[in-house]
Amino acid sequence: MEENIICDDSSESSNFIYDYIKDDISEGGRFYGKTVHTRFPPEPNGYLHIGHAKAICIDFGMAKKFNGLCNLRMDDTNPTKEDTVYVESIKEDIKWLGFDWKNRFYYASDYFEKMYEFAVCLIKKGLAYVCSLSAQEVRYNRGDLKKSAVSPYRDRPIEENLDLFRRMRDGEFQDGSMTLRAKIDLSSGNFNMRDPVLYRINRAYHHKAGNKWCIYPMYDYAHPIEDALEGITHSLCSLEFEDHRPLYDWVVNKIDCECKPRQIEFARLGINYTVMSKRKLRKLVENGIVSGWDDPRMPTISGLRRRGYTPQSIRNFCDRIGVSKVISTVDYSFLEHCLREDLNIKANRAMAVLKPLKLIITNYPEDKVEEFEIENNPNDETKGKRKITFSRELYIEKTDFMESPVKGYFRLFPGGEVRLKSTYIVKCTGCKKDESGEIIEVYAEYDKDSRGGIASDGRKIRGTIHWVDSKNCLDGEVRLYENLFLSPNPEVEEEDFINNINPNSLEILKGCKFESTLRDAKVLEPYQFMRTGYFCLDKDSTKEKLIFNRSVLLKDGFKGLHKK
RNA sequence: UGGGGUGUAGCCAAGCGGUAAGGCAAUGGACUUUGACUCCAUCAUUCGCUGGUUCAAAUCCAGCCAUCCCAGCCA
Repeated sequence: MEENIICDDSSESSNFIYDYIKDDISEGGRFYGKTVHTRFPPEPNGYLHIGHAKAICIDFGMAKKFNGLCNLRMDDTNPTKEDTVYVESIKEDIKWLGFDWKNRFYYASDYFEKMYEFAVCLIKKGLAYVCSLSAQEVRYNRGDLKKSAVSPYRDRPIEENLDLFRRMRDGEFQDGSMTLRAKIDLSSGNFNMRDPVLYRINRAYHHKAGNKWCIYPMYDYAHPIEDALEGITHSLCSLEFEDHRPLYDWVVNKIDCECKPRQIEFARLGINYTVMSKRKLRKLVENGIVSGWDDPRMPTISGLRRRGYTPQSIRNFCDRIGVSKVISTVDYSFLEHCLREDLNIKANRAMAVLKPLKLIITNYPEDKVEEFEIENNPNDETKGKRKITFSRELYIEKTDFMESPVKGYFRLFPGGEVRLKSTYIVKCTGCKKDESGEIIEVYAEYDKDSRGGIASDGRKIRGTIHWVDSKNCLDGEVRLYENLFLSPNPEVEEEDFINNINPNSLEILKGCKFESTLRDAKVLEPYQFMRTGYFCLDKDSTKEKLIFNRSVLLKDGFKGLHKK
């Protein structure tokens, strides 16, 4: 069997789709003896987001679990919305996520000729007719919940239908003047079965097929054919297509194709404090609320990637949220958890001071410089060590000093002792303020006998803080992100969802101090800035000015202070 | 009100007639040269509601309630 997925497949969890497929390939099942074959069929009209990642994990993941195959197919049946730039971004994102469709990359548009032939067959069987009603008239005829009317063209003779349909294709009629409709059931409670449109006339340039066609198949007609032609056994899609299944089955059963795929629907992903609909995401980009589709605050794959999310963390997330038919909204904190879990293993530690405050070790010689070795990952010694310098003047975090400490505070305060990570224990002797009362310098004396951070008399030091050597550090910027929206469910808010933007969703900190080893940081390479969070270098970064994105905060067990 | 779905903890989610898994969040504690990580503990006498069947029901049956989707020549 061909191996079609590069990534791991750790999850053994089963779900209702797994159960259906298992039944289908068991003895007596509709696909007994067949290879499980799925597909991921995006329309190339936008960028992929985390909701698509869920679908990708399900489509490729199910195939993997059954040792089957998964195709990638561009569902490009509506040329007015589609573009090749999306095709490329979709492929890039899926690859980055860790999935491989091998040589099975297809376009729905490659099947247009075949679809046309099937349509001719349907007409010949008396199952489809050319309807000359306008869109408005069709809508009116289709009726409402209670009643509907018949199209006056429903009983057009087969020969006439054949002739008209050929001429539709040949471009003899205006856009919108005619459609090909399936003859099914105008009294059905399911609107999709009330003689659905199969083809419309639309003179639009197609990104792949060019100007070859002026009629295009509708999703409901095209999709089952695409699946059948590719030998798909299980066509997995989201819940809103449940009502379309009878039509899907109708098409599959009326066309002359051996493969009869089964459509199974699952609930799409919702995450709180963000939006997932393409329309809303587009609006954020077009209104300049975010910098682009890959703004680190966006739930797009490219945004998450730039933010510092790893493919593994996203796959883990998708595996763990499960698959069901319950419309649900997953807590954002769960996504964050999956990232931290992965980064805790992968990210090297580094020290960076986001909001610097000068700390002067008054009893440390002015010209002295010492070198210390620090482990890159305390939980994994195979990650090795790095060397950093220590001298008289350092930077520490503003939040690591309090002139009058709050209850439970065990960082620096006058008279208090703290350990400077991996170096010395220091005792605070005071601080200096400017005329406005703001603390500008903190003074301390170091314990000469505590090199490495261990007290020679064995006394316990509760607090350890990070620091950066002022003589040997890098300057730069850090971008902190919060939820894009203030309310938990901006998806349900319509036009005004934009008024709900969190004004603090992006905070830019300038004048940050980084340890010198960060000079070699590479874009997207993850770091844990000790005690502050996980970060990665942004693509906007330059040698002269480093720019780091905060991917996610570290958990903070201290309730006495607001985190920032 | 026609048709199709879905209701198990704050959020996901197992469960498929034998007495409510797991994860996230939260809380308490141990450990700690990251208030991180790790570890340990607590967290649904009850499964939308009401009846019924059964020795036994989240699981089967009936009725009700809530909620989502559908009337594009979008996907």
